Amino acid sequence: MKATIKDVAKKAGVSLATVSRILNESGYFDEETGRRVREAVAALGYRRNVHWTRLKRNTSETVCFLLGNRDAMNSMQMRMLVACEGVLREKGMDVVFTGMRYGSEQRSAQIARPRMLAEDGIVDGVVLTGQHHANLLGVFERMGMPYVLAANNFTGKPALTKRNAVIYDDRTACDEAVRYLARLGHKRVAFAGNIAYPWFRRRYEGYAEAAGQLRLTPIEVTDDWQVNSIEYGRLATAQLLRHPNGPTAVLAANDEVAAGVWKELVHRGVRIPGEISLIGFGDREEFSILEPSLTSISVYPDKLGAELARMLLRRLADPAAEEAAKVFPCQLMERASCGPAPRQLQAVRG
Amino acid sequence: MKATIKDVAKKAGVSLATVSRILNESGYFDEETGRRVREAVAALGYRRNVHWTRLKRNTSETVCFLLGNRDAMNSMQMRMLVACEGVLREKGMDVVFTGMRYGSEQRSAQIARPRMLAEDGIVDGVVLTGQHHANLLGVFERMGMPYVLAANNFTGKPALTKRNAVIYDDRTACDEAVRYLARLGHKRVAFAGNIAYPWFRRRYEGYAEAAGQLRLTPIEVTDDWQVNSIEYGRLATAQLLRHPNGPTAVLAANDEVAAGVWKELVHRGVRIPGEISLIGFGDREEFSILEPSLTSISVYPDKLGAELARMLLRRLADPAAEEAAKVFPCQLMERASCGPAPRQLQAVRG
DNA sequence: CTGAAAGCGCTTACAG
DNA sequence: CTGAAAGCGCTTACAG
Repeated sequence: MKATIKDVAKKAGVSLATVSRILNESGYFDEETGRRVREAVAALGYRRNVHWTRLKRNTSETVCFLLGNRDAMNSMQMRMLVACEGVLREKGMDVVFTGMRYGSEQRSAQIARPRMLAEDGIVDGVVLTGQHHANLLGVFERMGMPYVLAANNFTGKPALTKRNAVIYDDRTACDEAVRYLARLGHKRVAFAGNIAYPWFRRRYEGYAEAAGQLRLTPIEVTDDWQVNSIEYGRLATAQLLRHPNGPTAVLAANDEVAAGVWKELVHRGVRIPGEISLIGFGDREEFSILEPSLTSISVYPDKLGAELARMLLRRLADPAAEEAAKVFPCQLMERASCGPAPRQLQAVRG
Repeated sequence: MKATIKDVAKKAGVSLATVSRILNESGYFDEETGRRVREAVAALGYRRNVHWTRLKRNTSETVCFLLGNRDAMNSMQMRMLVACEGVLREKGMDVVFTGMRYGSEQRSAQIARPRMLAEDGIVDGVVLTGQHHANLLGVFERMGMPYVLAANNFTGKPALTKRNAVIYDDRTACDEAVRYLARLGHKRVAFAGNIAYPWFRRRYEGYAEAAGQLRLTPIEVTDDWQVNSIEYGRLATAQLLRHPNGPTAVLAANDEVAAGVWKELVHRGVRIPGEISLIGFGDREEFSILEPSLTSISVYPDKLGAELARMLLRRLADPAAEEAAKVFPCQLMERASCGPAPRQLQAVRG
């Protein structure tokens, strides 16, 4: 079976204590004894038992990447996971992935958690991604589990996203996207997205602010339809095109909504960007297949993921030290789906 | 700090052994003593130290989901991961995710592995997904690490995929896809995909076999161009359209190639499926945004992932018992990108 | 410089 | 039915 320190001691003809000292390079020892012990270690293929280390140090050297209330990980979350893993692996830590669903109204004590988050010691800390609610934060506070939050899709009070969190500034990014469209000559700029979601509302606010300041004609579809984002984009587009004085550009709340808008425009033979320019949000790779290529807003998931890992590492080193949230800027990725505003009023379609 | 069994014993006024027996329900004990102990446990919030259990049982109750030689997980792999996790969680096991890159020509001993796969005891077994080579299997054999292989993107000898593996029958699926196109009246059916990849070659063979038996006119683009799959699809399409007697249907080696084909066709104004029908492979969600919706071949990643987990569980229970590979059928998902073959010969475009 | 012994948190024969 | 003791794999004062 697996060699233990005892086997090494016997083989090298020394005591357990000596082997331990030599392997840990703690205290004095004879170089000759050292050589003998290391030979025995090599011969037996001995390695310190991981569980023992973890038991002693009371850590698992493992961090949980928790995807909340989502069916699948999208490429943005995937990139965050990979970036997290990269940073943590350098410190010898592993990342375990798990998904979890819960309602925002459940009392903290009643939230059913995966075992790794219910039991003590399986993971040292948690990275919260996907969609989360305030009640889960309470669970972690109470059990003394350090966590760090990717806060953009958080539904609780904004105050809770001010510490131990990473957030990208979607509001400003949408403001800037509208200014970009205005520079291209667009006067009638639409927004499409269900603002019942706080994150879509923030993007809407950025849009509305810029549109107001630039005295553009805002045209909005922000209803709370119970459909998926792609379908939302289609329905929104149908409605926008019914408008007597329709938009020449659309800012979609995310890339999926943009894909729906795109589908409907293509379906109706509306040219992009000839007749309508389109901007998405998220810059997710999945949508790189759209033709023309979609102008979108990147949130730099690699940076977010790496910072999340570093922030958690700092909390693990000193659990008391809470940290202010880090805000990351986004970046408009200009591609082919935006162009100059068409000169003359176009015929209404629909 | 955290309560230990000692604290419980003191609080309940009994010995360690008694507490242990009662908590494990092993041996006889007085019901009254049992109540006192359980009260103490509740009062102190005592829970058995996970690391101790793992040390004793010499397991980690953790399985590694290893994505080989890929930058990101696609939705197929994601679904496999989630399905794996579901099955394993029921057994109280966790899934840790990691990515890893290595060359097929490296000697087993020289492959650099993440710590969780280099050290003993961190994970109990490995699920291999993504793209893998034979040399890594050797590493796991040598260290006695049970593994299970999602074998479709394996580059080594096919014999190595005959045990402890799960594989979907892409060959037959492509054969059937061609027959489906033939039933729609297509006589000139093309295949697009780089057959330097063994998995694309298998799909090509299925295509070629059916085309031969049905006496269709095969038109193939199988060159080893060093470009990504989407670009491959575009280039292949450009070439197919240059053909004096071009295809009326295209079977793409995977959904990404199909997306490239689709892009190029749309770009050139070729109607799908009016002029050319198109079939992808993989049925990945990312491509559901294509318009018209893409007919594709589903590989049922949920089933694959669950079976992978179950197979690994069986190996963990009895490491000696190697199992024959499980072959899963695929399923053609008929959607809007295929239609009847156009009646008359169409003008050559390009 | 090295070993015997106690200890970490828990279980399990073995006495009583 | 219950407790004292040995043991898991390892480290760390404490003697020598």
